[in-house]
Amino acid sequence: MSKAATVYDVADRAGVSIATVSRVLRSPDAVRPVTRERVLDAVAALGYVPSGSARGLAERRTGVLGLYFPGFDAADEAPALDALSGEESPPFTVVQSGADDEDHAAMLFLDEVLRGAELEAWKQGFVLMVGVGRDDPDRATVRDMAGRVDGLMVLASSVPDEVLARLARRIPVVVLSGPPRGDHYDHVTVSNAEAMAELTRHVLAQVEDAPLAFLAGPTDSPDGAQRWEGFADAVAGAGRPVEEVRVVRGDFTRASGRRAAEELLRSGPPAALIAANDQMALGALDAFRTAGVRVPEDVLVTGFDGIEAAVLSQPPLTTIRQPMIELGRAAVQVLARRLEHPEAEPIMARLPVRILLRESSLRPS
Amino acid sequence: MSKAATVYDVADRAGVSIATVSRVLRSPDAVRPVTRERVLDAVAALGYVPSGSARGLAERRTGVLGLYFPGFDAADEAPALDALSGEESPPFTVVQSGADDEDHAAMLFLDEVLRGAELEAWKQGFVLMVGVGRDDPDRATVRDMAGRVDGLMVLASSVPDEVLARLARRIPVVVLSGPPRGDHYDHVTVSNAEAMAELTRHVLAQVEDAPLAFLAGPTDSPDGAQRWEGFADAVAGAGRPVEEVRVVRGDFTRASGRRAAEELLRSGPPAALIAANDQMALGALDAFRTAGVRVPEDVLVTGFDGIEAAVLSQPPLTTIRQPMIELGRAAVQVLARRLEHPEAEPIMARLPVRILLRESSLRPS
DNA sequence: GTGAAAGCGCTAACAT
DNA sequence: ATGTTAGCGCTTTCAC
Repeated sequence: MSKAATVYDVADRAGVSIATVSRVLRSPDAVRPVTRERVLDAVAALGYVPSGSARGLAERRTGVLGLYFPGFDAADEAPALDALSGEESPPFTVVQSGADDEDHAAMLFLDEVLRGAELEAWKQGFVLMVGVGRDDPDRATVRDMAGRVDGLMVLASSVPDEVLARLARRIPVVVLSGPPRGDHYDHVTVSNAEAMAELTRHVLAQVEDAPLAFLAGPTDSPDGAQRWEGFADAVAGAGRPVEEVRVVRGDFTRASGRRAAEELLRSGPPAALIAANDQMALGALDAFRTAGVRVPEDVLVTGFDGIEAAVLSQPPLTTIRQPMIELGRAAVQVLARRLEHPEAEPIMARLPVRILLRESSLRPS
Repeated sequence: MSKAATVYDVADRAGVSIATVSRVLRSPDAVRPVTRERVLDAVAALGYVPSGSARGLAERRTGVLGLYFPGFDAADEAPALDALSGEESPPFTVVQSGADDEDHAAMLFLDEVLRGAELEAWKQGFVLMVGVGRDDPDRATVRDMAGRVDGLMVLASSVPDEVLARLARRIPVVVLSGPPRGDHYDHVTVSNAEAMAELTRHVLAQVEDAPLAFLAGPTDSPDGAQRWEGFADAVAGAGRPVEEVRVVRGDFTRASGRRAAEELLRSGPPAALIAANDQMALGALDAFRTAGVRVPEDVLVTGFDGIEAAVLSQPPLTTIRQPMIELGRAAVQVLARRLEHPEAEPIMARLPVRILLRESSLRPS
């Protein structure tokens, strides 16, 4: 790290001009083989690595795509670790079978999207810049990123409209997931409402006219709203008045689902309970089990998200799974396309989801 | 995206010099409130976002940390997806319970390290740049990254020594995982050998003098070598000649573990089989089950890595789990420290691992 | 408190 | 085929 060699150093050492050095690196064929060799030797000898900043400035593009998240769910739980504190810690600890720190970090929404994005970015010859912006009232992080990348992918609802609009004046922005966001940005999302409608129809076909309940999410969640809409559409489409559906509300947590289900039970169980997410559905499953209400014999239950715990529950939970890896990939594709055609119409990609029919929604015949 | 405003545009509009604009953004207090407001108004009106390239060039630092991996294991399996192909695809597909595309993407080594790194980078005020370099003979990707970041984290064995040395001349490099790599770079790794030794002692205590077998990895794997060493140390330490251990070799795959175990069985099962990774251990479990050899009654089996499948196997597999999230975090910490003290001694952090004792290595008493 | 001007390291015309 | 030179957009002395 003596002092980072520059084009000038290389040029000097090779006895050529800086333009030639640049050429050797960018279009090697435009330079005579002997010269080229001399330059490459100098490059190697000096350990020259071009400055991305300088290159980016001159070229007016960076080759970097940004992916911005509102924040890690798991972040706050992380232990305060200090790897540099010294040698005092033992090289290992022994954990007995069954201890609960055997747990594996669950693959979060974010991890999967990131993986998809990284994969596709690699294919398209971009590098990915990842930013997380918790506790960031003035959105400094995302603005900072916006200055460094050729295009930005932003997870829906992580950035207020005004900020988004501002960033979009500098670089292409694609919004990931969530409901449409005006039609100024490219948007990659999933068919949540449609899938919820289909799932609802699947349930309706089994319960016919028996009473229905919906376990809703917080009122301010756009996702929750979309899911309700899909549900309501299907109900109305089946010729049933939406008003007669019993709606209980939770906050997407398992505990809230349990409470909501208990409330439901006080006036007798419905024939089916459609929940706005898996966590709440699992909570409801808990409550039903405690109350001696059988699923799926007495009541059908469905969730939404396709989290891992939903496969392992008793009974396994029917749910809808978003294609998160594909979401990340698609976002990069959209961005790459936009960079090539800046003036094209806004793109609106809608990815199919998978409805996973499992025991919790299949009434035994 | 009309044309990305610059400092000049802002300065013009606010009726000040570009120096003042810069000041407002960097040290707001150094400028009179009225002036500051005028500038901020202009910034807002123009949607000005500073260019990271220009800033990085002038400042000689980028605020970005790089994380480089050799490649995604899962990458090649990914379907060729084209999100832009149009509306033809249905909004959802229905999957019956038990179909095997219910599967969840497993959390890979990489995903966890990435998560830890991202978390810590955020804490330290850095943004993370992620690069993957499959099929990259001339290591263009990593060099490219090196030019854009203030410091680089490189997964062991993903980059040849010469390239590493070259990058290290430009920016601080920290090597992640794997065996020590000379003492020129900072290095964050885990106590694999020690943990393997301890695990071996745990097994030895149960089998006493009965015959032992080791299921080794490919000869060229540094990780495999470290694990063998830890094992051999413990065996020698127990006063048993290492030569009498039966060594069979696999390539870290489940199938190779199965074959190796079958080979072992031809000359009678050992009292314990220590495998160099989980996959092979699981393969061995398969083979033993097929042959009617009971685990742990007849033979004890252990793995290494702590992959998820190891908890779910029958019986659950004793293994050693690396703290991957912490690895990522520690790497960032080391890098941050290095950036502050460029001349400090190389740092060598060794993270503790967790030995997960499960049924496969616990002889019923 | 503010402005003028000199870089930061590179690319890309334009000359030769 | 190679060199000269003018930016790219920003930060930072150094004057005023």
